[in-house]
Amino acid sequence: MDTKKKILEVALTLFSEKGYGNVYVGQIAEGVGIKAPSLYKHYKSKQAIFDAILEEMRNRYDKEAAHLNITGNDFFVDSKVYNNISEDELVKMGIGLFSFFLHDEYECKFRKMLTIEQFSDKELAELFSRQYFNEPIKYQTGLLQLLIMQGNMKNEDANVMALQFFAPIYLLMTVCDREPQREAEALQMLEKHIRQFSRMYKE
Amino acid sequence: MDTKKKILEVALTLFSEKGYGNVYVGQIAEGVGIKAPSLYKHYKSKQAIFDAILEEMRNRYDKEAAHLNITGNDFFVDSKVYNNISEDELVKMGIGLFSFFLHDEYECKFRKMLTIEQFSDKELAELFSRQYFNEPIKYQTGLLQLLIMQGNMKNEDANVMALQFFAPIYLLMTVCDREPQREAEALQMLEKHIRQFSRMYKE
DNA sequence: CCTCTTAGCTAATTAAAATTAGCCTTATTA
DNA sequence: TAATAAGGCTAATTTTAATTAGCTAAGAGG
Repeated sequence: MDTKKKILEVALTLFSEKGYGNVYVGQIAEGVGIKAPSLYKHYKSKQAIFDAILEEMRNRYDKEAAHLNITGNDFFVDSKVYNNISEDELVKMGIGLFSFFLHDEYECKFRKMLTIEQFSDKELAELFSRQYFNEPIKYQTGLLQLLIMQGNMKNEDANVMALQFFAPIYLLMTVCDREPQREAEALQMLEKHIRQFSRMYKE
Repeated sequence: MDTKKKILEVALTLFSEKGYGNVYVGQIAEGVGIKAPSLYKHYKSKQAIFDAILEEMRNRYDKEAAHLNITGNDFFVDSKVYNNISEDELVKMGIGLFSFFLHDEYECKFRKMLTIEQFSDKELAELFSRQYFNEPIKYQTGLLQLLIMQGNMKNEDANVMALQFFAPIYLLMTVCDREPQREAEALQMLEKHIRQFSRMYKE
């Protein structure tokens, strides 16, 4: 019973490291601790395993999007939190965001797999953009709009501010995805970025 | 003679769309207009084709890095250009940078292929980081330092400013790489970003 | 305790792709 | 002008990976 889940887990790990086309069912089986033919007791093909992973991604996304989370939309909950937020708090929040993106095991594998497969499937491309552009930008924009309305930030285009806040976080994350040893360096830059952002835009 | 080059060209195109593991030598041959076995008159294996592409990338990089170009280091040439640069000029430059990255055929395929293969090879990871992080940031940092020294920009950390200038360009580019129909939207945001950046940091 | 299902295995089988063999034409050149 | 090399082809061959067949042990439930 557990095997069925374990297969998805192992497969996602492998797909996120090498990409679908470079992973063999034998490797998945080995990771699970069974032989390749036994996989077929659980999924009817390699493609079906991939599809199940995607399906799981969509479910998870829908579930989490409904709740509060990084890409969520709870402007109102958060607005209280960020009302009169200090620079240090902003730093803590940015680093939290970054660290979650970078270290959450599922998030991380999911992102790497999408990175690899994004050009081969339109749906994956859209999923990627939604998760790492549309939603974060939408969310941050809402937040910044509130901060502006509350007089905490200069009255500039909140959408552009969101882009300027988020893009460096994203870029540093991609660096760490491919060169994990650069995390310390990235964190340093990240902190400087947020402090400078805060200083420049604070009213 | 020409065939040998054409093979690399076709292979790079295919690798950048599907990734090495999902491309078959027959497809490469078809693109070139010959049959698969004829490929072996030019390269001893599929892997050798991939390696030749990498080799070409390195050569090109070394050649271009020596000269002036996007990721180059000619602070001094450019400093004259940017001395007392207007906001409009900055916009034109940013959009030029973005458009080059996005539309230059070789640049574009190269980037997509690296995007797909970056996690499977340390060398590729480093190449990617160098090309799309280290070098642009280093270059922009130098430029901004000059602008600061010349009193055109506020005296903030130039390295962070470079990150804040470049990261949105990069992020928007990745969006267009996977969803080319969003280019107009991206260009709009890009222009707003640069104008706002310019306004915030200008002395 | 019998039987049926589940989930594993080994040993095929199939399918697909990479690569090799070996032939043919053209073009160069000694 | 004969020899040779380059570069193409078709027809194998090899390799590799996915999938199927069919056996078996374990355990659930009547």
